[in-house]
Amino acid sequence: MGVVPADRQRAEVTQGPRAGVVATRRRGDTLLEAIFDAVFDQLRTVGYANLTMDRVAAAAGTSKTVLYRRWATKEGMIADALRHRLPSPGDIPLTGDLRADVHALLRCVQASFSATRGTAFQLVSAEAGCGRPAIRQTIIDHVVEPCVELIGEVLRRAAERGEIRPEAASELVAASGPAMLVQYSLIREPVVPDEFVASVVDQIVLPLTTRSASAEHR
Amino acid sequence: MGVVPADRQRAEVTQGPRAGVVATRRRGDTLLEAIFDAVFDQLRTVGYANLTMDRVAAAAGTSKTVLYRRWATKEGMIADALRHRLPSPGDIPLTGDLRADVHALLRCVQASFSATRGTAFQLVSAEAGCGRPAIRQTIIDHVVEPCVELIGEVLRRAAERGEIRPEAASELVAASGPAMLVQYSLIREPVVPDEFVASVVDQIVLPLTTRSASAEHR
DNA sequence: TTCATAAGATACGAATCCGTATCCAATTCG
DNA sequence: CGAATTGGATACGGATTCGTATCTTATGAA
Repeated sequence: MGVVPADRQRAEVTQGPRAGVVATRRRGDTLLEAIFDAVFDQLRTVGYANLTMDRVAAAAGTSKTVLYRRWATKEGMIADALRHRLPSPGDIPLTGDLRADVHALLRCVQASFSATRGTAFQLVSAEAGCGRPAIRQTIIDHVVEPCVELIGEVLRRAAERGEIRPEAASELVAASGPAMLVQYSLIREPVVPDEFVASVVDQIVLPLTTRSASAEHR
Repeated sequence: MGVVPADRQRAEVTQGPRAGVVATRRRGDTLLEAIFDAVFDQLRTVGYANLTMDRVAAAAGTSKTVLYRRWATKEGMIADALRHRLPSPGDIPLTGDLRADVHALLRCVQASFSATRGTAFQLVSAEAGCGRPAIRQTIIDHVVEPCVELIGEVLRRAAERGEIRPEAASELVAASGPAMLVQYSLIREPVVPDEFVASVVDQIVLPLTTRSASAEHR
């Protein structure tokens, strides 16, 4: 369990009147970034179960005092790290092109994996038994449900335009893309490759929107 | 964190020559079942991160010595509990009826949730950073991959019979059903309802076997 | 330059957990 | 019935983590 302090991150060459002097301390956002980096690094290397305030402090090259000044609990700190790093589905520009929009939203789900070093869905069930699952809610509220809802909206508009069958504008179909990515991230590799995202769009989500070729299975 | 010892489980009325005498100790499989019950109960109530040998022993109404006689680690104990409780996809009789077989296999995935009190996929990422992820491999090897493979097999046979388009006999399509159930278990409720399984079969997997993305979306 | 603020270092007591050792005794089987 | 096996109880030392307190000092702004 090698904890590598981020010594190199602390020696910054400053600008301004004391230009050239190597700063020894970080402040504000710079420090926050280092702490969040350490959080995801620890999640990646030791997992949620073994992540401790002690270890995050060491990995960030700071002291526990600094962490406790900001957060009362490990869970609060992780939830903040997630809020800071997770992409915002609502920021995705939607164009009205069904394939492009579905693809863009799935890439947002994909981005939630890479932004958190592949640990996002590792954390969804981490807080079992916890009365207020802040981490779990952050992930679900911030990424999963908005993406499923936005995909649903994209499907509804496509149905209104007559591009897809009306029944395809369902929550099940909207959830199918994210479901494939979640499973891939959990079972295969934490970070989902671009090609997989594209094939989920083309071989799962879009086919579900087209009309039935036959009813022979019933 | 109320740990309720299973006192009631220990007073068994014995059969045989000492019939009627209330036994105070459990042995063999009876004891194992109690331990495994305690494991899943603890996973459900405090999560993997907070599950300890001390607590499992207390919840099972036994001593740590009994646990350490059988398992060197918490992970080994959990992996054994899973092997004992998880369903075996290979045991599912396949009939050649596409819908029935896909449904049966998805119900097997569903059973893995209920058999473990909804904790199966909570554990998939529990061992991040661990060199030999016994728990994760148990779940993936025991349920997920066999089910995806068997669904793939069912699809291939259906394609051979000319019931579905050949391109639908793909791993992506085979994985879509389990993906929907995994996501539901993680995001919604740990245990998947029957109706959801049925709608995944009818509204996701089966439609994927007959449809493809049409050219108009490009 | 001065001062307020926040970073960083360190120490500390309490609690928990782990893994082991030892012992007693319930249970089962020959 | 007696012996072997296994269940259960308990104690213990060591390690780790938590959360807090205290102090020094680097940093940035006025």
